[in-house]
Formats: sequence, structure tokens, C-alpha cells
Amino acid sequence: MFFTTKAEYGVRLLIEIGRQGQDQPVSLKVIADTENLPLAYLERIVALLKRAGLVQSTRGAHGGYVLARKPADIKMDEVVLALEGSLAPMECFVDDRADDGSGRVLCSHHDDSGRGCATKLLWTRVQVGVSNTLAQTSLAELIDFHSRQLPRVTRTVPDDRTPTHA
Amino acid sequence: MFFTTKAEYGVRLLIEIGRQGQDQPVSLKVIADTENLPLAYLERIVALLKRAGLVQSTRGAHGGYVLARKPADIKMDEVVLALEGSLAPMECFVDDRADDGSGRVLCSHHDDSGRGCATKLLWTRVQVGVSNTLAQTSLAELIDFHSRQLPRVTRTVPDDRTPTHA
DNA sequence: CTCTATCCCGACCCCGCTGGTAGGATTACC
DNA sequence: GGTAATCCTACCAGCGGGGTCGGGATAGAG
Repeated sequence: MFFTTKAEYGVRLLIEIGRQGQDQPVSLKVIADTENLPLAYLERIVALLKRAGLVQSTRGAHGGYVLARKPADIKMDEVVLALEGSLAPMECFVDDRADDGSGRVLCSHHDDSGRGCATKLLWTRVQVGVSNTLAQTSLAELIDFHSRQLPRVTRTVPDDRTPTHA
Repeated sequence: MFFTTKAEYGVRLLIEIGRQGQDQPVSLKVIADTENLPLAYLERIVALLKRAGLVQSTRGAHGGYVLARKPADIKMDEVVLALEGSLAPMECFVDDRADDGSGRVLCSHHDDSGRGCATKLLWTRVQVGVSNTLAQTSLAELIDFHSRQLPRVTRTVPDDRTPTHA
């Protein structure tokens, strides 16, 4: 298991905001309903996205969330990093996206007698691979994929359109 | 955190067997000493590798483990899969390496009202990427990397061969 | 034949984290 | 001011990771 439900729910949340919120903000309540997710939990998840500057919020009645950028400019590496807190494939990896551009992953092996753990090579490759994969997928792509997956049943209210067969 | 210490320790274990065990089997005790890992825990980990047919064991005095194949023929995807039990990036992914060749990952979303979770596209990409990355790294490569990292201190038994310098 | 090094195996345990809840602030539209 | 929404903090249960323990089976050494 690489990722937790935070990543899952968070991505679905962004997709919903992108789909439904062309102009007005989308409330978490609506998202919780359409995606069938616990509202209180979504609140904590969206806080991560907000802290990362991926969504913006407006409070009060008719408030909600909007994307901070265009979906095509939101790449999944940033999203998953914000949600999971790290993309390190292994405990001993601390990915310091430090402010200065030393952005590299490094293996912090404590009691390592000799110099390097040989697994470093392996985990580094995995990490780079995952990062690249995520960076090559944009939110726009997922939104597009989603709407092609569900051409019908665009609404969740059950009687808006007669269901296909039961 | 993608992987647990099972993968870490298991890979290091294989590297040690490959390094030290050219002819005779290598005992877990020796590996536990050189790698500074708990012996009892290694026993459980190596059982996974044996069950997957990656190592062979000989019991009794002077027993231990040997690689079941040449290091160049042991690819990390098989290793990590054996150790972690799955390469699925998300809960809802069950990778059925079923007996019949239906070997594919599929998203088993329970209460999914409509058809597909849009995140499926994303997790599938990640899964394929990781699989490929792991499959492209062989044990031989890691052993080589390891010995280049530690040019000295090749042996752990202090008096079997006069050590290079202490 | 026994001793001992080793593999083998099941039961057990601690702890942190995930996933989720509760309850209350605060903010802003009507 | 009511109400719909975001915010924030504390709390909790379950589970899996990481590890231990103790004992058994097995085979080479003496």
C-alpha cells in the first residue's frame, strides 16, 4: 500500500471541485454527498490542500472551495505530496524539499556501519519514477477521464433521469 | 511511505547472500551480524523469500541460505512483491496475480455509485511505473553497487582471511 | 549418539498511524 | 439574526508494522 485514503479522497475532491465549480465555490457538503465520503474527514483533507495553495476557500453561506489554478496546471506530484506529506518510498528516506534547491532524497541511515545502504539505489529509482509519473498527470486529465467514464448520471439525485436498468 | 522494512531488510538480506555465499550457504546469524538486524525478524522475512522460490535453505549445522538463481536473473519486482505481498498503490487495488493469466490490477470500489473512480487512471499509472522500475533493477546490480560503496571490509569473520587493514 | 548450529513455526505483544467522530468556534450571505 | 458554510482542536478505536519468545525439527561434528 503506497498511499492512504487521504490521497484518494483528496484527488477525488479536487476532481469534483474542478467538475462542478466552474464559477461558484463548491461546498464540502455537496462533494461529500456526490462522492459518498464522510464530511468531517473531508474537512481535514481539504485543509491540507489549502495549506499547499491548491484550493482557495470562501467562508459563510454559499461558500466553498475553488481551485487556485487551472486544472491543467495542477500536477499530481504536488497534490499527492500535499496530501501524504512525503513521497519517500521508505522510512529512511527524508525528502527535503528544502527551500534552497537541494531538493533531493537522501537516505538517513542511523547505525549504518559502512557508508551506504545498497538499497538506496533501488529506492531512489522508485522514488524518481513515481515522482515523474505523478508529475506527468494533471488534474485536467483526470477530470476529463472522469467525465468520459460517467457520460450518464451526471447528477446524483436518483430520479433526475431514469436509471439504465436498476 | 511506500514500502515497509520487510522490503528493506529482505533486499539487504539477498544482497548479503549474494555477496558472501558464492559456494556455501550463508546463515542468518552472519547476516544479522553484518547488517545489524534482529535475527528473529530476519527469519520471518527470509521465509517469504523462500516461499517465493528466491532462496533455498539447508538445515542443520553449517546450514543457511543460497540464492535460487543467479543474481542477474533476480529482478526486484519479484522480490518486493514477495516481501510486501502486493504492489498495489491503494487499498482499493487488488492485484490478482491469479493463476490464470488475468494478471491485472483492478479497482474494487464497493459503494461506487457510478462506474469508475477517476483516480483509477492515476493509481494505475503509478503502479505500472513502479513495477517497471523494479523489474529493471536486478539483484546483481545492487550487489555491484554495494561492493563499490564498501570497497574495504569485505569479510566479517575477523580471522578467516587476513583483513585488508584491520 | 549426542551435541550443537541452524532452519522452522506459531503465538504473542507494543505502539503509532490511519480513518473517522464530536463539538464547537468563526465567518458571511439573506 | 439565522443559517450555511469554513475552520480548528481534541478524542478514539482498530489495525498493521516491527519485533520477541520459545520451542521444535534437522543435520553435520565429535
